[in-house]
Amino acid sequence: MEDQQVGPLRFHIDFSQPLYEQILDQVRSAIAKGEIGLGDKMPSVRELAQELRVNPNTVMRAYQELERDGLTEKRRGQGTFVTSSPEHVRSFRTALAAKYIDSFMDQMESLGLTWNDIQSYIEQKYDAEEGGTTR
Amino acid sequence: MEDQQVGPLRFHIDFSQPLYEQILDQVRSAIAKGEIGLGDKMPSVRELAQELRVNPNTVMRAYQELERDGLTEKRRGQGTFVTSSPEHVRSFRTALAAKYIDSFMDQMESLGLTWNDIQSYIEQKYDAEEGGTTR
DNA sequence: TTAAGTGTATTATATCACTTAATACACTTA
DNA sequence: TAAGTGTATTAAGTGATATAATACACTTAA
Repeated sequence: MEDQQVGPLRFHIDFSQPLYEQILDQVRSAIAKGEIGLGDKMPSVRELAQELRVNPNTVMRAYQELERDGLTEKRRGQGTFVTSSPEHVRSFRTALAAKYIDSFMDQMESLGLTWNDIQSYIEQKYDAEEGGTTR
Repeated sequence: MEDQQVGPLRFHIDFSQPLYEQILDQVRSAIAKGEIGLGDKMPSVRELAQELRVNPNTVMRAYQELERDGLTEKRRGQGTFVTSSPEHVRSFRTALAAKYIDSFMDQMESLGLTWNDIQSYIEQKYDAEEGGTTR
């Protein structure tokens, strides 16, 4: 429903999915797209919780998953920081993309759709803007 | 975990997702792919529940959604039947595919991946068998 | 008419994921 | 020392999911 800006991070939180999952996805996206830079400080757990009007434990859960992903590093007493390693971001992005793509191809297969069917649909709907999904 | 055959229908039920959702998806798939024919009789609620060792209410929930989708028709006292209308199947398949594709493209966009990135991955992984996802 | 097999509805119960709340602790920096 | 970090714990509430037990209306075939 609402859009929120917290430092360099933008959030769209609703009730369609678990809150921690939305936070997780949207921070991942910001890191993957470079909207927040390598090594940058993230909002503190308490600050983000307050901004998003969500329980600190819910933010914690998202932050812990981000660290397991290798996308962030935590320093006790200092805060949470985006990883400084471009390789970590790249490899995570690749792995997640592969997971999404495989799962998507399974869905298509279950409907009996071929790769050509998919291409036709995409070309109609998205390729009006010369073949990129970004911008 | 287990594979089960109930008439013309195959099922793989586990605990990764809600049971009614798995039943729903797998029946949808069977109809979309023609594994069960137009107008064919579906297993009764009680029979399928017993075969899958699941509560009848759980099967009911899946069957009700199938009818809302226009994929099945119910006849009181007789049973549940696959729709006899190929158009119903086609239009449902198209609508669901569009939903899946749009959601997938959103995921890709959130990772900053372009359509070309996706194509490269697919060609590597799936196009060893001349461009189709089915067989 | 009867019995068996359909879908359907209701009520109760249980479990689990998710979320909030309140509180406390260890660590770092100014 | 004080303020700001991440972290851990315990308690509670809600909603989705699933089971269980019953009952009802309808259709078909014996």
